[in-house]
Amino acid sequence: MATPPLPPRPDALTLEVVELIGDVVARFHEDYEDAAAQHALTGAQARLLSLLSLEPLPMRKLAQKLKCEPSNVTGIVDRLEVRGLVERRADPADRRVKLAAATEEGRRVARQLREGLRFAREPLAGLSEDERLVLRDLLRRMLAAG
Amino acid sequence: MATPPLPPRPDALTLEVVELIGDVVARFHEDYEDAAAQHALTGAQARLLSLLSLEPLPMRKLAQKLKCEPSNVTGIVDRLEVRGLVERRADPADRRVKLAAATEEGRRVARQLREGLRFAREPLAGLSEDERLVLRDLLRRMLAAG
DNA sequence: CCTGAATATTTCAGTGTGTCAAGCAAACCG
DNA sequence: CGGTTTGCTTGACACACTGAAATATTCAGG
Repeated sequence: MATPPLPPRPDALTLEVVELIGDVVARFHEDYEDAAAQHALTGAQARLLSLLSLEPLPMRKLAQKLKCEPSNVTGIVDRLEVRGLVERRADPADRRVKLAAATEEGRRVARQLREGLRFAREPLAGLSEDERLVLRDLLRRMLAAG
Repeated sequence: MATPPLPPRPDALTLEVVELIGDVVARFHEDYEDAAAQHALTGAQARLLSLLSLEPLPMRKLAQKLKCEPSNVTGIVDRLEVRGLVERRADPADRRVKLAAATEEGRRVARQLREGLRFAREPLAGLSEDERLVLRDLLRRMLAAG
């Protein structure tokens, strides 16, 4: 029950930045859902497919990466499998494990999805190369700190 | 059918920044859901309540801000109303309209939610005041551009 | 070995989010 | 007025998600 590491009160500037990040998050989300919808996928399906486009993963690992319960992954993979974008393989090393892997078609869709993200084009186009470098470093430091 | 304004191919730096923003989005989302869960709210309920903590809004306007169908808002407001965080008022100017408004308790929860967002403390704490100012301006420009 | 605990997945029931179509009431307009 | 439009709700449906229970496999001791 001991109060966690004594949380500092966020100042006005921090709250303003948080608000702006909230707006960016909303915008990113919207664009991501749109990109997914163009391939008749839901956001969750698109995220899972993107993960699998890099390498096959056991269901358990997928659940960890997506931060949800394994039982939830079952359903999402089911729907992608019906559409031929993902397949289940047996793991030769451990017969309990099922490896989910993107099919050829699945990888193709994942690439289109990545490239079709509107967010990658419009909002960042307003920034110069130098500014994007600064932004990159600030974001990196933020993620490293948290 | 005319191809939209000729989309520029995102360069490597842009894609890297997009990737980083994706990570920030995931982190923000997670923290937001956690903060909501601490008050036994879902993310959607927390977002709607936050909107109403500023001013009462007609259901129609809520749907626009949340970018979803009005019929969906009905259910979310229903659940918040049962818990006494939100109430429906009649609009004296137009009897078709129902104004959703946060109750005293609802505004209290919304404030706690805003202040309890872990994201506001940890990742931004790693940045100096000057850096947060730079970040603020870059985010503003991005949002204005898109 | 064999038994019991741990692990990986699935199934099922239940809640919330979201869409779409249909319905109702009030407002608007020619 | 009478017809259309607008604001909200309802009902049916799909998906995302959780938690508990069932199954199969692996693993660790005795």
